[in-house]
Amino acid sequence: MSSLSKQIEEYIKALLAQETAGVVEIQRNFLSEYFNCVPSQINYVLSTRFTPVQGYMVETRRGGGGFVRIVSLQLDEDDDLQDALTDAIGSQLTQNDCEGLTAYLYQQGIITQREMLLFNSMLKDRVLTGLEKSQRDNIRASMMQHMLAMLNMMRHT
Amino acid sequence: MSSLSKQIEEYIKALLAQETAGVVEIQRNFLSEYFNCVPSQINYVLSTRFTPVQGYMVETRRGGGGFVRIVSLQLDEDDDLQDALTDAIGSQLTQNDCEGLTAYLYQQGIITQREMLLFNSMLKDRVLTGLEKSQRDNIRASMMQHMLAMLNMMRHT
DNA sequence: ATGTTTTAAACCAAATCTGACCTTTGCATA
DNA sequence: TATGCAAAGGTCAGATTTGGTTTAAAACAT
Repeated sequence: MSSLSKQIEEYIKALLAQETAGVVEIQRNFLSEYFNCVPSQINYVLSTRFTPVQGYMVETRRGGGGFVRIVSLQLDEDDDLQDALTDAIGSQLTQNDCEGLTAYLYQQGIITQREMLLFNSMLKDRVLTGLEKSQRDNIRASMMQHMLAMLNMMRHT
Repeated sequence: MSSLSKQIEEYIKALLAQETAGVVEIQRNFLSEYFNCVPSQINYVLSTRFTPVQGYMVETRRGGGGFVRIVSLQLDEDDDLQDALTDAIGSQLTQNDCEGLTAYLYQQGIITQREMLLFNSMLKDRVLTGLEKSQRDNIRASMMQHMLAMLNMMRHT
């Protein structure tokens, strides 16, 4: 029994997959009517699943002709991963964001699917036992930052 | 005369046996109602009988559409991965021992060199910031156990 | 008798969903 | 031109729906 948020997420990602440019423009009210939910539900989905650390940017415009624009961010071959991602990661990384980040890295061809699954298996809340939430989010951020530094090094040598 | 925990264990294992994929998704509340017990009883069973060392992985999600997912790893006796999972890792793993373990896994062809380097970069003491030594060694052990469980699962699928 | 496993209960945390109220923008028209 | 209305979208707090953790007592085994 997939949740409404999950369905909306899938729907938007399907739209993005159709667009070669990696940009989708849509109306919030269209989505909320399509899924028969309150408009703020859409904001919830955008803010939990389409953040920079997960490889997305969201721009909006109010008023007549308003829209929600979702952009899938692309990483270049020669981009410095740390420059591109350290800010987005910050000093705290929740399990949810972390899984979004690994999915992004996989989708961008930076890590393999296997690596994504292995990282995810190590970084779950359930695995980081006996720690406060803020400690967990802290070391997740730290681990991903250092992992990216190592990836970067391997790319440039 | 068989204990409640035992019954719940058998029930879950029967569900798993029905699934060719070796994956079962179910709600904790469904189980606790079915067995007419408190919900935490389910957690007790999961944490005592469905651990990575015992050949299972458990994933959960809270909130609407939440679930408990139990994955059977189908371990074969007598292989290196299995040995590493059950013997080499205790409940504590120092940075040094951890690097020894990743080197061993690499030698045995279980992980790639790149994976070894990435894991090592994430699991250093200085990366696991703000924790007591025993906490660090603890979650390192937990992370490696879960990582190996995932490796094992991927091997069989 | 003692130690271990099991069970229950009270309390905690995370993810989702809703609704009331607010802000911005474009356009029509006084 | 000023201004008011309609048409977007935004924010936030609280309710709802799951699952998690801790602790103490009960049951069981040695």
